[in-house]
Amino acid sequence: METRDLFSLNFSSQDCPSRRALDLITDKWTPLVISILATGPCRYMNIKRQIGGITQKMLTQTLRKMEDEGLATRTVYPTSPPTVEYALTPLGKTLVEPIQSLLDWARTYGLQMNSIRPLVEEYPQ
Amino acid sequence: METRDLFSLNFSSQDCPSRRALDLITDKWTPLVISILATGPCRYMNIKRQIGGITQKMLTQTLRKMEDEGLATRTVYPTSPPTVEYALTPLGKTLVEPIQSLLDWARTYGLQMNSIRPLVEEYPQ
DNA sequence: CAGAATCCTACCTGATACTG
DNA sequence: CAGTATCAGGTAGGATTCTG
Repeated sequence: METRDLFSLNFSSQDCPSRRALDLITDKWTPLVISILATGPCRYMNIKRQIGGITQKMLTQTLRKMEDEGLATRTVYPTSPPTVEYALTPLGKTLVEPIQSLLDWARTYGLQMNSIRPLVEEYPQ
Repeated sequence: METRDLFSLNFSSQDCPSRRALDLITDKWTPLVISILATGPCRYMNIKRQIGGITQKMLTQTLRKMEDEGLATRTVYPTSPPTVEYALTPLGKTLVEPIQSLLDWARTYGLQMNSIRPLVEEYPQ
């Protein structure tokens, strides 16, 4: 595998766009929210129910940030009680695949981490 | 694209292995360190030089955690001054591709985030 | 060179209460 | 339902100093 091209990211400058982008997507809740919105638009409470342990403050904050960064849209339907639906923007959708890769990894190898030493034979390459 | 399978990750339990794994790889520095070690074993100062803004405390802490989780190895050569080389374990190497996907995304779309609104026409699908 | 140890602060996060 | 507002704490992370 050729991994040299990784270095075209300039890790030396903390404020470069790539590092800022990385900060956002390595957020605690953003990847989970994106993976949920990946299946289609979703209401606030529906998202919250699917992510155990998140508070409404954190969910709202995460969604606002995603909105600000242009990753998600927020649509309010003037019903009573209010209905608010969130959806990924085209930019947000470009993140689905990288995030899915991470979640796939977590599902596959997550159990083997943390003091459970890897068995060399189990890994590809 | 079929994204339904994302939900086989149980987001409802905060302490599930997948969420723990996700916490690790969504760490601030871990992805950068992994991408550097992806090209081969590397010495402490060499890593530090390539990641602008990281303190030795944070680099050491990150490397220790990666060691504890079985993602990296630490080899001390009894020279003077000391030489310490870090390398990815087989488990750590399985993370290279997912992380590269994220870094590729950051490089491609990072500039378009944050108040720079996306132009719909620019995105695939 | 590769760290350990210490101090200190910002902010991330949770808990709780209130609202249109 | 989908928030906002406020308070309080814990810790991630930075700066500095010292060492084999």
